[in-house]
Amino acid sequence: MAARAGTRDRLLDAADELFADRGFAATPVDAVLARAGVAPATLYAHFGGKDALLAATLERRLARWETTWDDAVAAAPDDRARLLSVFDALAAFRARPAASRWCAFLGAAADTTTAGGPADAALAGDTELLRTRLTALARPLAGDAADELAAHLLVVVTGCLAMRLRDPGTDHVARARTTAGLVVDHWTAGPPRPVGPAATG
Amino acid sequence: MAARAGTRDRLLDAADELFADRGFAATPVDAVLARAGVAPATLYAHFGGKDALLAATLERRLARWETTWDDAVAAAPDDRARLLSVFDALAAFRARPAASRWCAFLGAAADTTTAGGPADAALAGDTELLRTRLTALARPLAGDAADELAAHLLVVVTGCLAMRLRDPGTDHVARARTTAGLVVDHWTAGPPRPVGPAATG
DNA sequence: GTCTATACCCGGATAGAC
DNA sequence: GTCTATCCGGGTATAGAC
Repeated sequence: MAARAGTRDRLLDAADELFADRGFAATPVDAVLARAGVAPATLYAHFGGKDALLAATLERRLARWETTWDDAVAAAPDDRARLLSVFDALAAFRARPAASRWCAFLGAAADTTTAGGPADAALAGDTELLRTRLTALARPLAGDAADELAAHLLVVVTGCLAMRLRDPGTDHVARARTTAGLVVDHWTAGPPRPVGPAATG
Repeated sequence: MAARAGTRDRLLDAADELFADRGFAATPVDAVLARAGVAPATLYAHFGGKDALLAATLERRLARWETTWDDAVAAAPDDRARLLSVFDALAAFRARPAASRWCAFLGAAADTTTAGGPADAALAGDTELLRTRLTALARPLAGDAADELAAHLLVVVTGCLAMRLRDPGTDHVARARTTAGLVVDHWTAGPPRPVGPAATG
């Protein structure tokens, strides 16, 4: 919205793109500085350090992800489509310029060393958002089983994200959406029940 | 099998456990040396460096994972259970002493910086094993659609693994298995078809 | 083959001027 | 608020003796 991006925003942009693309640990601060065209001391004046910079980028990213998902929900015609619109949001979010290699939140948590760090908190926020909202959207379809349906969908969504590590080239959203549709229909059709035998005697 | 573990094996064990638990980048070579009770030069004499050590651990881990899966398949009573036995194998593999934080192959690829490194190769091997075997096991159930069914199951399996980052405490195998069962039954019941409307106009 | 000791580099963070 | 120059720790890898 500002006429031109300030120093802080340039740092945030640079860090967000590099961390999401190459990973947090693999990205030296120098690379962020070079991309932002900023001196080292300036970074440490605005943010406390590399960790705090990561926290700031993830916080902003989570807010943008939520907005993207908002739009997808609003565009969906019915309850079922609204619940599955998370995949539309996924596709839209990935189409943005600052696309991450797979998932910025999972990625940050994966290469963070210290438990309880900013990456863990950000991933917890992302997970909370997914769980809460999927549950709310599942309510009209599954009633009391909404949280269970949401939990199952979360596995599929997470799988869709992590598949990008296995197959960077191909798109997995459509496939994941098909599976998610099966899950939704199963929980919508009747009361939740186990599927088939528990397997392996 | 040896009367007592040699130096090389101790290094391999230590590296495997630490890399899988804390991640590759977050684990200093010193930590591996300390755990193995070995001097730095010895490590570089046996393996070329840290990268090669990672490659060796992942190679061994992949072989062990394959064996674990073999056993699970052998224990399954019918075609459907054999296809879903990958989840039994997952649970069994995770119950081992040297359990990884989430998935050693995905994790190594996630925090690797250079493309085409040993981590990428190992993850490619893991993915190939999963895809090939799931396809083969799906053949009796889905026929020509076996590869498509396997692709869908791979998303669920990968999601089950990545969920450990979101919820380190809880166990997601049972839930993922339920979803996988839905997918299998869908492809087994009839010819593959899209589920529900494509959504969002 | 394995050890001790050390070289070397890279990365995060800071001092102090403007 | 931003810059230049620099410090300092830690991490990978090696030299050379045993």
